[in-house]
Amino acid sequence: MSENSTPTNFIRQIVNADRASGKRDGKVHTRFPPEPNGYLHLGHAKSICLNFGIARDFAGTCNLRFDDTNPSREDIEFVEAIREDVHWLGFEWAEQRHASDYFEVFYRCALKLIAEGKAFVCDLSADEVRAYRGTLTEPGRNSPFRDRSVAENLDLFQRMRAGEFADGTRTLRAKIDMAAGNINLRDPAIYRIRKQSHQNTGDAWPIYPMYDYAHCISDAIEGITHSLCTLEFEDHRPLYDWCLDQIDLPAHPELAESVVAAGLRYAPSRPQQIEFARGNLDFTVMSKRKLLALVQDGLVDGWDDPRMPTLTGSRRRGFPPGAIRTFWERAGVSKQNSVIEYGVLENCVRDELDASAPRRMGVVNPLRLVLTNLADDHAETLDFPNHPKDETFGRRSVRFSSQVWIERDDFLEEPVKGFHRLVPGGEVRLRGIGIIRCNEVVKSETGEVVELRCTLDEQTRSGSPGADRKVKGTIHWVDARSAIGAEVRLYDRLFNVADPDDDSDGKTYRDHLNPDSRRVVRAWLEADLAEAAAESTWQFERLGYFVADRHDHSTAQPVFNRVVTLRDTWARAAGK
RNA sequence: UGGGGCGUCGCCAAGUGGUAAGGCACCAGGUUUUGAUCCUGGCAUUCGCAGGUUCGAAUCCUGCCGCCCCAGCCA
Repeated sequence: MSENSTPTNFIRQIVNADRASGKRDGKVHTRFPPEPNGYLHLGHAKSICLNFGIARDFAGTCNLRFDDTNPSREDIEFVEAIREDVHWLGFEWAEQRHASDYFEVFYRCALKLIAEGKAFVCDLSADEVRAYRGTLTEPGRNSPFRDRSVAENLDLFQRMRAGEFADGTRTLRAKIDMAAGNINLRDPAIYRIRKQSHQNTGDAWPIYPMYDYAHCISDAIEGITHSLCTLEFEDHRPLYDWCLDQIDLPAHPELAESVVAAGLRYAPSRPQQIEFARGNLDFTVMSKRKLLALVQDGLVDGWDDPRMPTLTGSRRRGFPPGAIRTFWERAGVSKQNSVIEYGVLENCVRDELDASAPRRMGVVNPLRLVLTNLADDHAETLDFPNHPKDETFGRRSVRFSSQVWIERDDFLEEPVKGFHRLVPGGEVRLRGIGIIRCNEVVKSETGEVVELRCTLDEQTRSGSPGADRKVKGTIHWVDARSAIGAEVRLYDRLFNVADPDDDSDGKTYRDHLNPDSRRVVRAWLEADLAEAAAESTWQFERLGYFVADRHDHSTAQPVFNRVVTLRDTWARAAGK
């Protein structure tokens, strides 16, 4: 991390070179093109950060484009969710577009291809097309309809558009090369008949364009200069280029009249597709199919379950959007398939929250502790800083009395080596109070420790000269008389194996769900936390970062989610 | 004898013929009223393997090996 924290990667190098050479007038326009058929997840965030980040850093713009060319699997409900997620991540698009805004352009371009003998209407069924396509090692055969006349193709295609034919009976195919080693070039379908109403265009179209055909034209229409996508589209690039070269949108303004008429800015480009590796995280599944199954089968509590890798889940979990941006910046961009350690994400979250979260104390697994040398009714109000390193966070009043709750884990009747906390007869510092000694361990009839009776060494009270007396440990606490009860959800990773997608041993991701990924407990917290704003994040000292649940938290019923624990070298050393 | 990619430290990732950046993790110290944070130091004689070219190679050439993607009228 030198002075220059701006990341460098092969895509930025290409963009830099293009600007230096004056290619496309040095302009940089990117786009994030989600299909509105599901919720955005951490993997999408990589693409969002990349596309918006490059536009921002090279004085360009980035569009949000909904790739809605398949009405049978898309839904308007996802559009708003995607918009919200992108905004939450911290990005603002120059323009919002839909591929469906360009349906008329796609149609005219198809007519042009047909007129030039570069596309034909094929009557083969899906099964027949598959049979004619050949295999990975054998070339395909020409469709018997490949040599139809231009006039016949034009007539047929116009009738397809008019809705004269049934679903699946015909397709419009690009005429390229059935013997190509690249299967995408074996006369790929560019239009199919699908009499289904579309979320934006209603029943205006009985035919819909295929991705390869629509995506490149959409990019050109929007003046996109660098079209960034993932590795699996690498062998689609020849088709991307083929379509663009045959159509040559910039030279044929008449093809885009509908876009101009609709009042959309139109400055066509000849974009360049560049592929990068998608981002994977260990201990998580990222495929839409599996995420959907987790939700539908009730394995999690919805798309925004705090354990889900969706952006809405990350948000509810309390991950700051800036941490997700930092995470993808640290991960980098390359063409190597890779899996990033989940810990990297957690550390980005910790880094950001350490600086931004005010401190409070809370006890999640309470044990009563009585200070026997204070009067029963002893009560005082102390003044604590809200942040140990940043006084702009201000200070707060903290109530203290002769009875407090401490963490059960901070007491061990039979101490183990290296344990710095409270033990019978031992001393420990009560954070912000002073040093206490444990004189008596009260147990229930079943032998459970129910109360600790201690004495506070008044000489060591915070602020007094004796306060600097050294003692091995410091523990947090909450005043038992003024604490509020709250529901605290302790989240942990959803899967307990690094690669839940690996089913080579016969087990599936479902067999690797972490049974302890969500533990709900009753906790005692400093009273003012009841007033915490929804989504506000706090550090509960020595425990971790917690966020007031976006939906369930209220003053009357406080609910906090654990975002992530603090780094805990003791737990690690103790083998927890 | 199908096509397209990729192989640099545990995980990411720079490097584009001149003698292996950086981050995360990890280890060792220091500070600390959070076993947190913070600070300091350590951490690839070596770049999938084998040859070759060169004064000099992770970078060029040849041959192997390994991994990923592609046969939707999905995106």
